[in-house]
Amino acid sequence: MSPTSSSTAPTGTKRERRKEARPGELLEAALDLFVEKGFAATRVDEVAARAGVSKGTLFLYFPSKEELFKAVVRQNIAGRFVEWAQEVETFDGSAAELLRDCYLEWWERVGSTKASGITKLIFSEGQNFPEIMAFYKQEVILPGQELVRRVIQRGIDRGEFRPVPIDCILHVVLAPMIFLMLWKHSMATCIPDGLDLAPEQFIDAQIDNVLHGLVVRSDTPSSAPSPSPTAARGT
Amino acid sequence: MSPTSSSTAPTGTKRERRKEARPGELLEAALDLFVEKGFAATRVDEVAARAGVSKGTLFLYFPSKEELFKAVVRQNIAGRFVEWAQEVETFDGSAAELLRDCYLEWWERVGSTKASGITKLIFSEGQNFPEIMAFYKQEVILPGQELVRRVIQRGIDRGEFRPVPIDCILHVVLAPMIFLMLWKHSMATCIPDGLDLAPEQFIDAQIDNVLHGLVVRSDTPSSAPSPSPTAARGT
Amino acid sequence: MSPTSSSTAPTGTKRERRKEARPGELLEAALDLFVEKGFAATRVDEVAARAGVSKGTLFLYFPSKEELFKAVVRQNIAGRFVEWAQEVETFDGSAAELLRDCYLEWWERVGSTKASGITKLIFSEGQNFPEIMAFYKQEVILPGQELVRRVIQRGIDRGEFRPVPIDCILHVVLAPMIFLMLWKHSMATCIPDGLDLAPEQFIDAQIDNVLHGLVVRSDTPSSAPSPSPTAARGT
Amino acid sequence: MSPTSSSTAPTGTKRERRKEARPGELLEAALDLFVEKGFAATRVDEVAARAGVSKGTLFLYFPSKEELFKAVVRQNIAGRFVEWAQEVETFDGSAAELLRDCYLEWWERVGSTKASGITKLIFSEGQNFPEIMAFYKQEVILPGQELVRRVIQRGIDRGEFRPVPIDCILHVVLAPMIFLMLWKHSMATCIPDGLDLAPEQFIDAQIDNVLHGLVVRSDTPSSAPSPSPTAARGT
DNA sequence: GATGAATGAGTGTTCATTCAT
DNA sequence: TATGAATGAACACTCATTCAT
Repeated sequence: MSPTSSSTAPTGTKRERRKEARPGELLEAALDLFVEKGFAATRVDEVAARAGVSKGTLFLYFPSKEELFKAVVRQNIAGRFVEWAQEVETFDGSAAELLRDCYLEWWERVGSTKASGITKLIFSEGQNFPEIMAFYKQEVILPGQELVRRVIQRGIDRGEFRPVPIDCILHVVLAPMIFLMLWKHSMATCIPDGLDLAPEQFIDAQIDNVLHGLVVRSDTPSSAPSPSPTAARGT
Repeated sequence: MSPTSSSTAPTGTKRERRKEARPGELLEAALDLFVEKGFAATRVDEVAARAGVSKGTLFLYFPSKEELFKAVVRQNIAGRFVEWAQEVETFDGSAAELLRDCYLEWWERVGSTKASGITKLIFSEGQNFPEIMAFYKQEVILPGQELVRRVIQRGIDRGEFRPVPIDCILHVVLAPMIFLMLWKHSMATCIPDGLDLAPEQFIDAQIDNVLHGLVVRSDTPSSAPSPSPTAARGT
Repeated sequence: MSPTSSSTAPTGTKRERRKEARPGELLEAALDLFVEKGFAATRVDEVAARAGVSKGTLFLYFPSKEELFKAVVRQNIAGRFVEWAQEVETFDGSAAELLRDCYLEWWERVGSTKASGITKLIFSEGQNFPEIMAFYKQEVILPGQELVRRVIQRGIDRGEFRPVPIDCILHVVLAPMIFLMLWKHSMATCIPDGLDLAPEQFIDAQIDNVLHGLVVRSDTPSSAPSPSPTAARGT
Repeated sequence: MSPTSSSTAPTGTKRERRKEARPGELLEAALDLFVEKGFAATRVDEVAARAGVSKGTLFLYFPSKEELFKAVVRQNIAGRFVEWAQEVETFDGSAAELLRDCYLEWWERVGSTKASGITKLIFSEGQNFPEIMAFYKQEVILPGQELVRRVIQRGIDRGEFRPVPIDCILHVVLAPMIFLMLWKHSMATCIPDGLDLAPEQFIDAQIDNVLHGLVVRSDTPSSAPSPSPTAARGT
């Protein structure tokens, strides 16, 4: 559609255009089904069918079910850390604002999307697929931890955060996000009552909690540092 | 056949006693394996073998693998909440101490035991068993929330906690515990590195976080309310 | 049927009796099909069907197609070297008679039976199944060479054979037998004309040839040593 | 499209010339691969790739993999027997020398070349292609036997060979050559040990064997007939 | 009741063959 | 003519479930 620089090459016939779209269509179908039914319970036939192709065609683009899954992870999570790292690097607000931003952006781009189902899947089935587990650790967990580590380190370096032992606080920071994803894709799918957890509020509460522990307090106890004094506990 | 020494027992011969014990042995074996490997990856042969019976015998007691799974979940969600509610009612320390106590007792009695595997099971495979999911909600989630609600309400009533909207804080309080169970039964089994989460420290950190947000502060910043000033954030 | 020593244990029900017969039936069906169609072209379903069981049952007794094949080789060839070695050890005629005996016995027990088809199969498909090739080399080729080596060594030790370098003559001795098996299972199956190779005559000719080269001649050229002076070239 | 320097050639442009060469290139590639891996294990993609065309193009020239196989065999069984028959006819040495010459020439022109792969192909896969088998018999086996028959007959007629029944000795003469081809293309590729068969020595040994049986002996045992008294059995 | 041999539908994956371009 | 994307029928192997004993 968008007339990019390739206007000189007319991009070819219907078939060719379909070919270029295939991986994307398959990836999308795979994401849907993996999230909906889990890795083991998802049949490659189904993925292919949902993408509108035959089973054989799927294996034309992805050499195995595991590789298909890895590609899904790459497209939806792992491949985006580079961009995120740059955003963190170029952020020019306070460390507290940055951390808050990370939480909210994460929720918008991952947590609230289908992609969050992948994490649930890893927690549920990762043990049975060691290679996938290793891949996920390498491509998602470690980069994610590294990203958070930098955010906190930045706060410490600038004197905005207390000099906490980072590795120790890492899980405290990440746990709520992970929990949210797990909750959303298990309990929440079966408990549509109002009793459920409201993600945005939960995140706000977590941000407050974490910043409470991290931010260097001025002498007056309840002063500025808490960026959104009314957000979490109130409302 | 051979009436061994146990013939004095009024329940009859060894075989008969074993017969009565069969379902329990099967459920225990199934629990272990479902927790360890998940529903799909657990083979009924294994369950039967671990219970010391043949595969055919298993199907004598449970009409299908699914029903076995349901039975496992049902049996292990005993109604311990009544007892716990009484303990909360009769506790005579401060609300902060009570909350801390709840966390620690919970870890000792549930989180660190095999029972936590049930939660993992529910989160991992519950999606495919709506009936189980509803059961779990009724028997575990609601009572658990009610218990926490009372603890917080008590703090508010006594002026020890700030008058937060309880439903909103509920998940913030419970999330870490659930997270801990899931982590323990998935990631932790695959990431033996030093990078791992130390449960006790994690709990301490969570307690601190929660109390920070809940406890009414006296004028002097670092006074009594924070129960373990060195535990969590300190090195 | 045959009332062996097991008459004390009635050998059980029909089902049990069938169970004991299963491996043998499967092995026989497998031998037939492997020889007839080759390893790759033989479908496990077919083997099972010919043995009168379902595909699943086959995998109850043999963990994979390759293992099934190995079992066939063991039963029909590899497992019989021990017996053959003993026969060689206890033979009390001349070395020439022993060698002749080996040829003839081999033809009767292997060469003329279905088992010889296995060798053809190995030559045809061995390259594509390295594990099978290695197995065959270890379990058949090496023991077979060892057996022949002993026969020749015995002749040399007793002064009946010339002191030839054994390894060098080994192939000359074995080649005709291998050739015969290959021929029988390829050309011969398609050329039923009278023009075909007559195995017994061919073997006689080979024996003569080999002995001509091996046997120590007395001074008179055409004396006793050649055990069947009329067999090969005559008739 | 671009008419390169070859436009002077009357056969047309480069493309056209390549077009005409296509079937040949495909057959050559197919020969290599069929010999190396067998019929079933050779994938048509590979054949096409090695011939430098796409898979679709292959099916433009050969309607199926089976037909490709047949074409490979047909093309490579050139009628060289006419030429050889003349050479035999015009040879003017002794019959023994002629026979020896035949062996050595055969090894040089066929046995040691790629052509021997055809025989391997026929023996390995011929069973499944009766039509090919008949073709091979007619075009190769019968002419080959005829050639050998003449050589022996010549020896008998001249009083150099004993009056053996020719048909009976035919296979004894041919077997080693066939065996050598099969061995070279199957075992030899998998048994790189020193234990392997040395073709030249093997041929020498065979020549000796055959001549031992055929040549009319003069009174002195170790006279001329045995052409290479040290080659085969000697160290 | 207890067994475990037998089953067969279902899985991921391959590859000769087709056909729109 | 040539392409290579797409197909779908196989295949080896698994495992919950059945049932004769």
